[in-house]
Amino acid sequence: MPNVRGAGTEKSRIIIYLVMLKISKKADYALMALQYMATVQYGEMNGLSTFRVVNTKEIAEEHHIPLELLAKVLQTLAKHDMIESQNGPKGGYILAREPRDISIAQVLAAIEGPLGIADCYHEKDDHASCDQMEHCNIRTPLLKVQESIVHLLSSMSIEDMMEEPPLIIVESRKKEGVQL
Amino acid sequence: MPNVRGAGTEKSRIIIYLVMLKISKKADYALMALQYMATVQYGEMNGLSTFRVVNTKEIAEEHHIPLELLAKVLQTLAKHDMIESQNGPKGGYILAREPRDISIAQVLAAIEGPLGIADCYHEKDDHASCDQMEHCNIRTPLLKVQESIVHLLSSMSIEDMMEEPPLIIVESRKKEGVQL
DNA sequence: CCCAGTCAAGACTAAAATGGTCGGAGATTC
DNA sequence: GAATCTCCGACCATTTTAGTCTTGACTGGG
Repeated sequence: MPNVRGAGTEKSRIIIYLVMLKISKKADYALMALQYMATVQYGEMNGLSTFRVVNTKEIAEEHHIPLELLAKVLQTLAKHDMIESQNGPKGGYILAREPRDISIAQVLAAIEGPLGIADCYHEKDDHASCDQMEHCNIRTPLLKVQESIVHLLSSMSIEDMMEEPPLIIVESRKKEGVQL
Repeated sequence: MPNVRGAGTEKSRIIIYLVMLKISKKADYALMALQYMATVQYGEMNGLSTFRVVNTKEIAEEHHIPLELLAKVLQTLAKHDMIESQNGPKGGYILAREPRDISIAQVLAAIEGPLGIADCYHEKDDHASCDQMEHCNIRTPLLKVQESIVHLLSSMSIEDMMEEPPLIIVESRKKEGVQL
């Protein structure tokens, strides 16, 4: 982390309490749902697999999230072949693959769509659309950032979210803050 | 990166052309402006410093961005002591510190505000507001992600954006895409 | 002094993204 | 085969973002 010593001494030492990456509710819900499905379908109790189909309602109630919205999220996930739907009574969803084979990056991409770090990135051929191209020297380093983030998110899977979290860490971090 | 082999063979091998981190236009403009100011004020030509005050209009025209919006962005940066304003004719802005002492994280924080990765994060005491707290096992691993991203953005500065970019890389990356 | 050029600050509008809702269509079980 | 439970896809409302406009204050030069 860079040693920040600005002109102002006290004013420029900005401390912020958690910053930046904004994840949409939908993506958030998607990850919650997948994590829940994973623990149910790949966990075990007393040596017995706890596998069963889970439906939208169950997940929604368990996590206190709006049923219909979650439904839409799950639909999207199904369309992207991350989960498989099963219709009718006793129906619901099951994971389409093992938790370790579903990366967080994939989930976010499925929900949020292929968004570039800046708008002019995800258009394949439409270079002309970005009339700042010539002067935007920013792009390359930001690309580096994006690359790192994508790599990070790609290397983390639903499996990594299955362990019980030590909630205390969240709390202490909160108070601690992050120095930029 | 995880080896993704889904149930479907061809369909589930999603290739996306750059994903995820969404930066707002304003933040984008801020970085452009700072990068431009840095090259002007800390660059040199034939051994001579090219230092001079630059104004909003110049930056806006150079990068083809709306003048008024950029003005507002620069005001914000000034308010956060990243640049210093100079009023009157021949006025404009100068960087308040060296480019290496302005991290990308700081810039984003100044523009976007202290946004947490999920909404329930940036409220210090209002725990009750997130009624999903008990079940949101997602949090901890996402926090890890966020931490890494913040660290990454904190370790990169305006100075890192000053070199001329090999644009060809951007192009090839575009076609290549990123495998999740 | 007066004027042109600059930043500062706010209200305002338009468009897009997001969050959330509704009434079906299709399966499964009894 | 009908009731019921599920997914599905179009729809609306709210919020956020991008961008515009107006007014005012400050500075330096003619």
